[in-house]
Amino acid sequence: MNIHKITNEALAAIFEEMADLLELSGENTFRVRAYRNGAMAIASLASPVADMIASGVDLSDIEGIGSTLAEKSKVIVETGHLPQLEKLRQEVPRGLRDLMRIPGLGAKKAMKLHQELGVLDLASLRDACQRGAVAAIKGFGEKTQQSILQNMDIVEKASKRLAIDVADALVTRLRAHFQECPAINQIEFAGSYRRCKETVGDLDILVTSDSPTAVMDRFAEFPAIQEILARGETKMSVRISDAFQIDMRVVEPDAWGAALQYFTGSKEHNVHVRSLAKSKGLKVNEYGVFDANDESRLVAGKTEQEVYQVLGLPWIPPELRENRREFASDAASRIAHLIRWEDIQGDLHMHTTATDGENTLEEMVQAAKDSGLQYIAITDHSKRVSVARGLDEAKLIEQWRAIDALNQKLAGAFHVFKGIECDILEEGPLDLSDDCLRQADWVTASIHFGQKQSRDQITDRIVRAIAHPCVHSISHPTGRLISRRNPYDVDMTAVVQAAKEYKKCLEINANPERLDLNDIMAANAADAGVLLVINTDAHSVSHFALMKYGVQVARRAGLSKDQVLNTRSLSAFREWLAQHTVRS
DNA sequence: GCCGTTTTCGGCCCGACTGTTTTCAGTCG
Repeated sequence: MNIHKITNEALAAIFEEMADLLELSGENTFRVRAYRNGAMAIASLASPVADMIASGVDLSDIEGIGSTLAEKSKVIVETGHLPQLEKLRQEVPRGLRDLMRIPGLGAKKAMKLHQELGVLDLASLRDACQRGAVAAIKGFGEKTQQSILQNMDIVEKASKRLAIDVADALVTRLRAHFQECPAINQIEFAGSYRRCKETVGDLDILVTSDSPTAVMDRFAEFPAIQEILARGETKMSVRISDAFQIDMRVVEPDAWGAALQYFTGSKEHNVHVRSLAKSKGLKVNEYGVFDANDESRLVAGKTEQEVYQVLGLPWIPPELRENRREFASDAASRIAHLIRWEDIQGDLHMHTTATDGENTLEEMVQAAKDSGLQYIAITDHSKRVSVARGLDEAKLIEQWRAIDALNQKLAGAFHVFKGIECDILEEGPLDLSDDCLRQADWVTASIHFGQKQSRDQITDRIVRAIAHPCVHSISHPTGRLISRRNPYDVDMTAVVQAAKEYKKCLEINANPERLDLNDIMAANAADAGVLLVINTDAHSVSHFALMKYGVQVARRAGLSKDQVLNTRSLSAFREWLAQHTVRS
């Protein structure tokens, strides 16, 4: 059997395209949804479908994948393409998919534009609008035509999602803006922001107020607003610079919990919640939980806790609401033990002015103490990373002497471990001698160069580093920079297996540009029994605050504090080091 | 196309808003 090394992302994209093309051709919406669900299910799998098929796993055991999609996946993996998709592509112009990305245009309207006007893509749609041809079609009008023309310009920018820290800054500005509005009783930011996704596509503001009009008037005064997209009795949508959308809903206090639950999502989580309610003779909407037989009877709605409770569920932290494992039988205990920011006791990856950091050793130590940590490891770059003025053996040992002296002064109240972020060279070996590495307290290894190498080469380099007796951990194991650089092509299953075998840690890098391992990979590693470590990779004293984003990833992965090394107390961490360090 | 402690057939989450309509379809989240 010939197995194509197709990635899960590519496979999911094929099913996503199938869904779009089926929807355009007017196919049953449930069938369309089944393809979208299938794409979602595959995108959130931990191991590559190609590998699963090769090892005989029955894909239809995966929720959302039935016999049909399992068979199609197999065909794609074995042949590299899908006949049904090729056929659909010939029937439906591919450019119509772009039309569906224009706000206000869906499959039905896109197909109508094609049938009535011969529109094939964005360019021919623009032409048709400028001729005034669109306004003349039944069901369309002057306003629709105008909005299409306006929104077309947004399509290119609209794919931009805000990084979580940028979204955080926007939320802070909005909170300050609404502070001036006495009409607001409660306010919360829901959606993917509340679920702590690594990027945020829009913001959802939820408010209770006796005067919705006053709240919306205040919202309309937010300086960054470029356009008010819609405004009704209880709902308002605006667009701010860079085509970013903010939605606001005003709800009754008695519906606060139900609304918060509803607008936090995810969509897939809510679909599950509602169908669960239905099976219990209840009906859930954003106004509350109701008796399905007597819809005037409100069963719950004031708090999220009671909404989940009447459905027989524990309160599910927003980070877990992705319809992955939050409904499983062990969910309650997983939720009870979910890691929290305050569980973090140490930070084992950071830089100083010795290489590319902005602050001195002493400044970093003071800031770490101020942020409540018990210990840190200083891990400057090794010599190969010359752009960051990486340290050679002599300079590193000089730094370690300084750390020894500093620890004397700290007198046990706080401890600085002598570490290094040792580069994994292009050819495979580590950048520093074993003699030198053996003198370190903590060695984390990472790739900076040769990121374009083949999957086998990259995987081999990382696995070799894991097997090296002096290495404790691998930092930013995929090398991705969110929205800027793809992860390198690495077989994460092999990396996880090696980490398990050699009892080494894998990092969740808390820098919001990196956040790797991501939630799915971290969950997979932890399931395999690999210990994770959450580090800020701080390059300045202000970066200790980034730890929160790393913890968010860990929470989305469903990790408990036991599964993260640096939740341990100083003495427990020392004990771990003693058991996992080779000195001779 | 998926799914199943009443089901292998017949369901599939639910409501707000807009633009185009005279009562609703399409889109969105």
